[in-house]
Amino acid sequence: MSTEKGPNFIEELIAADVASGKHNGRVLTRFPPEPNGYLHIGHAKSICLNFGVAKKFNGKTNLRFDDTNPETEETEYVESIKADIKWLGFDWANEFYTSDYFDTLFEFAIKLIKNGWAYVDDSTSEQIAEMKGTPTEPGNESPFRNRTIEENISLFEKMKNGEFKEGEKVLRAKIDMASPNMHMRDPVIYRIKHAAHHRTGNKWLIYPMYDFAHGQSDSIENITHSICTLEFEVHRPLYEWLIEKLDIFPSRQYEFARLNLSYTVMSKRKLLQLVKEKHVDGWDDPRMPTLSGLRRRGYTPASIRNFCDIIGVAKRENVIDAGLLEFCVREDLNKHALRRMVVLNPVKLIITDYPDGKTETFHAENNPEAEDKGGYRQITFSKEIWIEREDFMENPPKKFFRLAPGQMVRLKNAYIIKCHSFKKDDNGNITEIYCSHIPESRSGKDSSGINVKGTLHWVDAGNCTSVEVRLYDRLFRSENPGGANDFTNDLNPDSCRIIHHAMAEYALTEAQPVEHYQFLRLGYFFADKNSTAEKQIFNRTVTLKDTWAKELKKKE
RNA sequence: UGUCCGAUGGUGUAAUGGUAACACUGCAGAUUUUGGUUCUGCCUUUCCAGGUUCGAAUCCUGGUCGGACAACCA
Repeated sequence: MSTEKGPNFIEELIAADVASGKHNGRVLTRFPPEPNGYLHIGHAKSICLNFGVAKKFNGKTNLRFDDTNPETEETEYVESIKADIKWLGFDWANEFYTSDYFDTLFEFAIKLIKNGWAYVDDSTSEQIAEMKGTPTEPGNESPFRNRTIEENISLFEKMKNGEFKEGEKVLRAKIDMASPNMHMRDPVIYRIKHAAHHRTGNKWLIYPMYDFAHGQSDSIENITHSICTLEFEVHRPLYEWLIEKLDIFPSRQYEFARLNLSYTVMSKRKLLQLVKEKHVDGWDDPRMPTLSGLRRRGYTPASIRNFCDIIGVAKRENVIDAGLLEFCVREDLNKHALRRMVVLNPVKLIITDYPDGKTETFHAENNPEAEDKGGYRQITFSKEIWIEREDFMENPPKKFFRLAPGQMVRLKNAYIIKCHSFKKDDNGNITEIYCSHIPESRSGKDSSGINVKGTLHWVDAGNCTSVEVRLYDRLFRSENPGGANDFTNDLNPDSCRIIHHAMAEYALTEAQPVEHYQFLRLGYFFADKNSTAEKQIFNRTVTLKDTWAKELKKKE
């Protein structure tokens, strides 16, 4: 249910540009991931924004891999990124790579040198850092700053031809070492890297820096609105300086605040660490905030798009409550998930007044929210059933609307039953519960006139299947994992609980891997990628809202 | 002790000089063969101080607080 929302500030800016006839009203955005990691929910915000505004103004969006650092970038990441964007539901107009522009970028650098706006510096990176000054003190000019144009061109060509070692020389823009903006203090724009690139192989021995690649690529593609996150705000003067000096298409950069989510980490460095140190089972572990993890967990593209819509776009730092993402997926799944009954922690319940060997078949709706109830499935009922252990209490507290000696409950889609006794083993564990049933209370034909407060899910012991269920919880137990300390200290030790043998109604044996299920009263579940017909595995996407659990917590 | 950016309920986001609202959360209730869903109601908001104005969340000035920036990363 995406309620109509007013335009965000980016959309307002674009609307003004379109109205004024800028670029003849043309709108072209781009999504520029670096292929050095998997996409996460924070990228989803950017994807929805970039593709969303373009669509809104009849424009298009390019996908451009920002691959200027061959040491960290891999084709595996390119493929995963493309798959994730498609899964989210977006199509790009063109698939480009910054590396497509290496020749042009090289020419741009030559042009800068020829106009006296760039020079080759022999200083070490330490020396350059030292000469840079600090945010409060101006920097010092490099002794190599005033080489002749001819010398600079010759040196830069030699850098390109591999005549220098890595780190021996860099190309710097010649701007202003006293600028209050650190990025204007003669930024490095090309560095030597004798590394193989995932696309250009060994063709290049020098690679442009982000600042000399990103804006220029935007310009080459005639991007009208280059939307990025706040930390690039201080780069904007350089972005514009380069466009002006190079006299190329004037793309403009706009910044918005990145997404932060409570109870998770979002930086690629930290996510990579979780994978490498095996705190999780890969980038697509269902507890990861990556799009592939969320997908495996059972999140739907629609729920993520809706989430991105709801959180809005602004310039102030924000932390979104993880509960909002859960709300969004529940809202979507409630409408679409097929209902099934599964008992996670079973205890045997025997209907003592039900004939031995008798079996009845009931029809159960697949989805009460659907107009046609999503069709119906068959479930069987007999003398012995499994119910959830937590649904029975020997000495129940007030307002416990479940089973207890002398108490009545409805078995979903079946009869009302009344508990009259139970059996315990030597350790005091309940092993069997004995009930009688009200024959007139059969679901759909209830003439008993009895009203009960509680309804339990159950599974016919004689006709069920065993499945594995993985109960996922938040990966971190603190709202802001780590704070200033090591974030891995805040990992939630109970973030994955595996139930090896849950009892599921027979209909679940026909589960389709693409279907989302609601296990009644438990939550939403989705078949894991490793699930097979022989061994079905279901991941819990999210629990149902549980006001009873909340009630119990309050009493603690 | 620099430059830039920001500040609206618990969390987000609107209101674009004219009654501060929407969503989530929380609380209370109704309905319910899922303690789910749905529905109803309630709680809670303009960082501070001046100024302009008939009127300021909005404009101005000065503070305060928070964030970004000193990679041959992006």
